[in-house]
Amino acid sequence: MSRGGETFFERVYLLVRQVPRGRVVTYGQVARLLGLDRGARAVGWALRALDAEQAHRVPWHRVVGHGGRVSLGTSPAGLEQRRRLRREGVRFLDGRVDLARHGLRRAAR
DNA sequence: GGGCTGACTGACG
DNA sequence: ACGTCAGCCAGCC
Repeated sequence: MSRGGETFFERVYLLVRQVPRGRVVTYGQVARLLGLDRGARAVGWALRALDAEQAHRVPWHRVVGHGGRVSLGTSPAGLEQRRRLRREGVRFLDGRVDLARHGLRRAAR
């Protein structure tokens, strides 16, 4: 489905590109912002479809799972995601992003 | 149109 | 707190 002549995937990319450095959003949040309360899975699908070039302009690493969990886990991509987030000053609590500080609806200190 | 897949989620045990 | 199970969704056969 598409609105404004763009696919859901493209809308996901446009929204994720607006996530500022040091801030993160969850798949569910992205889906909700796009009008799909339960489209979190589709959001993950969209990010997975990113090719190298797109990944360069879309801050995919700022999208995490519910509760600040890194969905990619221990995979190479998962480790890189954590590395990038840390480099932006994102704090982790027991392996999970501290959403209280970096999540949506909350200004980072 | 029908079935499968996956960077998700919330509910259970 | 952790593993499983079952819905949910868009895109691709």
